[in-house]
Amino acid sequence: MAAEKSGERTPTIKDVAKAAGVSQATVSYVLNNLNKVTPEVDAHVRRVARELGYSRNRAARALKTGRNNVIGCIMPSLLSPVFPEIAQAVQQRAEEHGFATFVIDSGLQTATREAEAIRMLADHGVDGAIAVLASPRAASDRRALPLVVIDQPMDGMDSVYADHRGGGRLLADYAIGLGHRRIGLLSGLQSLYSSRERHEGFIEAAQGRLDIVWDIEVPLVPSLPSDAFDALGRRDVSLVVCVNDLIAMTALSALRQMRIRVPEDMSVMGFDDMQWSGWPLLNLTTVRQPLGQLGRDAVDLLVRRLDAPDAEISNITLPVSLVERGSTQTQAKGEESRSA
Amino acid sequence: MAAEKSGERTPTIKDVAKAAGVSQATVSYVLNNLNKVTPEVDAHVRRVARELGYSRNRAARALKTGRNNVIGCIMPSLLSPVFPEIAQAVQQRAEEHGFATFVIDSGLQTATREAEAIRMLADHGVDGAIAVLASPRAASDRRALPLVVIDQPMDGMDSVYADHRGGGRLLADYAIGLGHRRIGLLSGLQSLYSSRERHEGFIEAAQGRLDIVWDIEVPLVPSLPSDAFDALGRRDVSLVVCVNDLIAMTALSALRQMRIRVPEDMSVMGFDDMQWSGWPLLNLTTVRQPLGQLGRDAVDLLVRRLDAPDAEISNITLPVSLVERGSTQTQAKGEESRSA
DNA sequence: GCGCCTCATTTAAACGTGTAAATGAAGAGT
DNA sequence: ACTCTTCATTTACACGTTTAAATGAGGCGC
Repeated sequence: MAAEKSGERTPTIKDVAKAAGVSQATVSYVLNNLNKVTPEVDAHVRRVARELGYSRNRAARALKTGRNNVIGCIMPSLLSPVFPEIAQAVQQRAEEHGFATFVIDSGLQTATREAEAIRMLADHGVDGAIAVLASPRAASDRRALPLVVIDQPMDGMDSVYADHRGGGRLLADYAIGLGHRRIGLLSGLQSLYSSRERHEGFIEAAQGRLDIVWDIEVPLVPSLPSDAFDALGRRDVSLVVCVNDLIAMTALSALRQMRIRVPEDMSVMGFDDMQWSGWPLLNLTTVRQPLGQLGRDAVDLLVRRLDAPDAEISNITLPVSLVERGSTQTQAKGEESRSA
Repeated sequence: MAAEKSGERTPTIKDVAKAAGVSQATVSYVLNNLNKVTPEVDAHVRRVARELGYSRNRAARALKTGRNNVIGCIMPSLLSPVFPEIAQAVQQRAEEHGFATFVIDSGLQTATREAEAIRMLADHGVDGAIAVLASPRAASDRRALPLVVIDQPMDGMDSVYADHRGGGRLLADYAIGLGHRRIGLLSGLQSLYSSRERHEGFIEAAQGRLDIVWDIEVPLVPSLPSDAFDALGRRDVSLVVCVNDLIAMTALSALRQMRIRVPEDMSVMGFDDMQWSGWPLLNLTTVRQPLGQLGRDAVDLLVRRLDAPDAEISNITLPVSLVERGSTQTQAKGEESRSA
């Protein structure tokens, strides 16, 4: 009757110790796999712990060890399909390392929002984080939260990113191979490293071999600005190169709206190879960057840094490849579109 | 020289207390806004804390209070566009309440994976969670992790969901209003409450007024099974009703592949109104469920439950509405498609 | 002028865990 | 038979916080 300390509380290590007739320390040793106890005692303790439904108190554990076994994953948006693909890979790999993953949507408003996300993660005791950042300076704010940056290099920090520049070159080479000459470019914000690199790689390889009729900077929002729309409507190019698949998608949308057929009237290329790009509705020729690999390598790097805070900084560059699909076709000589 | 206890550690409440010349308790009172100290001391302590760059240790706090100010958000997938929309709303609302959000991708393999996610969240000390669950029994596993379920009612649990059945009726009514008669149905897994309800609502309202020529169950994976593909190719219906926008998207893809024009040759309707459905490329007529509202209401419910664990259980049903877009058109009498 | 109440502040005891150091029993070597 | 080593187990303290209870300094009424 006297409901003492055993009132339907969740059991602590002390309860397990008492029930098993050993000390708290022994239970702790068993549960941390430190191989300090006799096999029989080990088995016994485990059994008792299971019977009581014991599970370690994360907070106490974190308090003592300074480790929470949680990592953060900061993404500029969950609404674009690209980032969830990375986030999913991060989560899976992290779980393999025994870490849970805390996904945060930093909301693509640069700088302060990102710094806030990092601070918030740090406050909540994550051990480290993986981030796709729009503003480099956000990272420097928080002291000593181990961070691995995805999609761009950053001084003093581990990073993993695709060979954006090489991808840009691939796009140009492929366009040339198909016989195109007059090209339209929908590039992303030049303040973003990845957009800039892709753009420069393309320009570099196109040099003297492709006419870039127009080159329009498109913001991150998923709708085409009117000047881009107008440019597409002029039909003065045979191929539109988009700096990412999301933009390519809006371009395809716009073209469809204007009843310009793809690829018969105009070819379209993207960059990323997000999962939907392969669907028949889009069927987009694009440069594939290994999104999953990006996430997995980032986790491996982060875990390594947690184990060895003073290890040398690594920057991993991953190769990209061209994926041929139905949104492009060859352009016979002399068949070039002209401006009206 | 003698690097004592002040070696470049992150400062604790003790450091702040010493620097401010007060006790730990006073600092704690100040930082928890308990109004127990004089304004001067209050200001002084805050200033010192800011100067030292002090931030509370989450683990210790959680250990003492049993609260972490973190909630979980379990989604079956981050790759489908619907769930990120909900997750984003959850996160924003949670932040307004002072909670951080821990998004977890439970990976749509039913049951065990979901139970694991819940257990994991509990282990990591979240205060509660919001979940879209495929398997109802996952919820009952974990004892006493406050849970708000989205998308379906569940006994003994707070929940928020759209009026799926009413939405199904809306679809039927609209189809009838457009003059369609011969209908194809792409329904979702009948094991899911939402799919089932939408399906039943549609059938109910279609009764005697629409001919359901075929009715095919499509799994969650984003590709159309071959029987569905074949059915579309038979062209024996004038309208295809899909149980969600993702399926509608695959249907649009398939139709395009078969050069069946939408809406001229066949109309298509969806359900959800995910963000992309409005884009010109899809331009999908659909039933809108208020995804953001779903998330926000769920958070409000969860916070209320945390404050008052014994409050009465609420089940909130949100209204849906039809959004007319370009994937549907009227069907003149006698113009019905026939089976070959 | 003395006791009493008020209220800002401090003292000190938890919270549940990890782990260094202490304990002590058993076996080996002389 | 006695000491020394080994090693499984326990004791006991620390982690950084919250918070109930103790402290003590003024201010007030008698």
